[in-house]
Amino acid sequence: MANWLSERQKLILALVIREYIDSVQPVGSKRLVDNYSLDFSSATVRNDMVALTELGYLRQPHTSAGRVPTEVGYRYFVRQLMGQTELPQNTKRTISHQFYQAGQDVDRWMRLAASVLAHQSQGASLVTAPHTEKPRFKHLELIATQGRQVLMVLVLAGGQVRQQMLSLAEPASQDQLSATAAKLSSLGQSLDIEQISALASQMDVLGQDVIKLIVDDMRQSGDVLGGEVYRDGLTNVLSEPEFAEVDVARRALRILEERSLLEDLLTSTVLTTNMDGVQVLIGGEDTWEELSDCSVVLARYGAPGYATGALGVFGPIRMAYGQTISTVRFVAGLLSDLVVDLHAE
Amino acid sequence: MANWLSERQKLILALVIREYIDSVQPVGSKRLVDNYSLDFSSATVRNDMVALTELGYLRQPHTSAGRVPTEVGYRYFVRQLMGQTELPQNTKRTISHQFYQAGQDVDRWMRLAASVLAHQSQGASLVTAPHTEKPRFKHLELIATQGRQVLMVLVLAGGQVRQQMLSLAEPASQDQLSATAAKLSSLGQSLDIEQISALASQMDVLGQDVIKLIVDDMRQSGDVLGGEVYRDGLTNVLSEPEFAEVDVARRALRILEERSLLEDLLTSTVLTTNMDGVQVLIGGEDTWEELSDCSVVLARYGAPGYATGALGVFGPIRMAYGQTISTVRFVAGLLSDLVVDLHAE
DNA sequence: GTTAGCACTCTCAATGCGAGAGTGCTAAAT
DNA sequence: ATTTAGCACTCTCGCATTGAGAGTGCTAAC
Repeated sequence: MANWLSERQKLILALVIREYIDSVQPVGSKRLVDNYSLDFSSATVRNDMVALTELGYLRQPHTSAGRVPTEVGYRYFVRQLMGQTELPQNTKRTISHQFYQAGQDVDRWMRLAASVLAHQSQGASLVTAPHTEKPRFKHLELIATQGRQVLMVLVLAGGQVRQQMLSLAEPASQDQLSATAAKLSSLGQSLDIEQISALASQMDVLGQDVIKLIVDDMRQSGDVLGGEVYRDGLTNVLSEPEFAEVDVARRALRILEERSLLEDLLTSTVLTTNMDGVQVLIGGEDTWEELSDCSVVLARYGAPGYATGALGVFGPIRMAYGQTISTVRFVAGLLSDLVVDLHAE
Repeated sequence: MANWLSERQKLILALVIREYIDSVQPVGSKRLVDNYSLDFSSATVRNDMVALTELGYLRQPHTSAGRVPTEVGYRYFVRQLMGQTELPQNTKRTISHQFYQAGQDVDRWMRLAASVLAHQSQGASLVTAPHTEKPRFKHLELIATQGRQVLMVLVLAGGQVRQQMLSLAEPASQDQLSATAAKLSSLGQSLDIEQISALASQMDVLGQDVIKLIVDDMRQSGDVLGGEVYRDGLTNVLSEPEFAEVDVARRALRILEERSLLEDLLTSTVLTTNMDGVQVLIGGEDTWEELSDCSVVLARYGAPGYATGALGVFGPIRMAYGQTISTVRFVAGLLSDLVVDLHAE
């Protein structure tokens, strides 16, 4: 029963949201009729507004102010009312071109993705580097620095590179190190974590130490946030009027700055989102109370089974969802292409 | 003549600054005398304040409000009045301990340094990864991924690792790649950029392509911001009352977010600061107008000739300089020790 | 079901006022 | 010659009052 809105009521809800997003002020019946030259009167609109308010889609800040969309209202709008929007062709071309110019450099792609998202959505953006879901060993290098310090460089299938310092109990020559690295490199070809661990029995003390580190590193690279997190547009959110109060702004920035919160958010949504779908979290959705005044548009990208990452935009609830969602979808697509290219050319 | 302050005037200036830092309110003569139980009267203080105001060290927001330190006043205070302060012993121990636990992992050290700085100073912190001033080649690895894509891993003296993708004109086998890498690794041992470039004549086409990339990478690693920039405590600055207005806050955050500004700041100060000295930029110092309401405490760390980096704290002009400066100095020392350890154990 | 009309409510900006804090000056005190 | 007490003056800040304006909800007519 709660879902039974007349067509006119849907229209009014949509218009209220649209108008509110533009003006950032409670919108009244008269203004709505005037601005959109509707062919029914303000009184009619008022009647429908009462209904929408009772159903929880709208809210009035005080008696005799205009209406403001509630979180529920936004959700209904985004999921039922708002059609699929597409980025204009030439915007797409411009963006693609920028990525094309970045060559094959993952770091640059990530930075660019963050920048494009922030710019297009006027919000703050987040992009995680692609991580292999089931990391597989590819290549190992051990390089003696001074003394007993050894630099370990580990390459995983898909081209992720991880490095770590290793302190030996006994000094070892570069030849010994190279031999061990070569042995592991050939034995370990495309093995996963368990299989690499199993190799330990065939190795000497040095080899066993190294394997321990390798396993550690591979574990880490499996985490969503194992790699770097790229951010951009933090200052954008400060421009939004809803973050004018410092406390609110601080809360928002903390979300973006603290890794633990991010981790929560990304892992849980990344899991529930099917590839290709863009997930829209509006006002925390009862689960994330830290996000009460904010919305997040998230998507995964990558090639499932090989490597995936996540990207998203953070902004006030009053967000241009159409524009943002289509940008996120488009950029996710581009990044997926990159990952696929990198893996199987 | 402008520099001739009586001892009492110096005292009053120092106290005004101290009181203002605590209370964030213009400080009046009466309050000063009461709070610090001075043995001269408020009228005397007023007379001196007039002098200090005429000399440009103090300022009154409006007639009949208390006095507020000017940028010039802060500078005089920091450079002439404030003695060297030291972190308490047990704070030092705590911090050292944290670093000790981070092992030899450069990434963790950087993160920790940023975190400690932000926490101790209640400001935003910035740390750049150590970069070799005159990068020297150490080791090269070429790893075939699919198709004509090749992953190049370059290790520089001092343990910096850089990676890049390389698109070949012709497909090449892993054996060919390994041979080239091995040849370059042995020929190039600890050569600098020019010397590496000179090797091109002895190599085949593949080798020459690779050398081009190596040179690029080595150049980049020589930049101050060649590596990652670690930030922390962004939200701290939002807590400061001077950033209560959104515009001001946005300007401040932009400084921290934009790489170009950072680059300017770091390169120019890094060059003018002698190692070991902590540089304090108060309110932009006529050069950086973006910083007009902010202060920056900067230092270099590292082993000159090998690798150096920069670190700093960003906050409002009204900053606890003593505490911040000593923290920056201390952390810089710790990071220098790390770099030295890493290089010459 | 829709609309016009109207009384009512609530916010917001402007205004005025009084208290309080702090100053600058002058004249007396040390 | 410096320091201090005293005092008139200035300026901000918080508070209450007021009026305009926008918007509502209801009722009665279309």
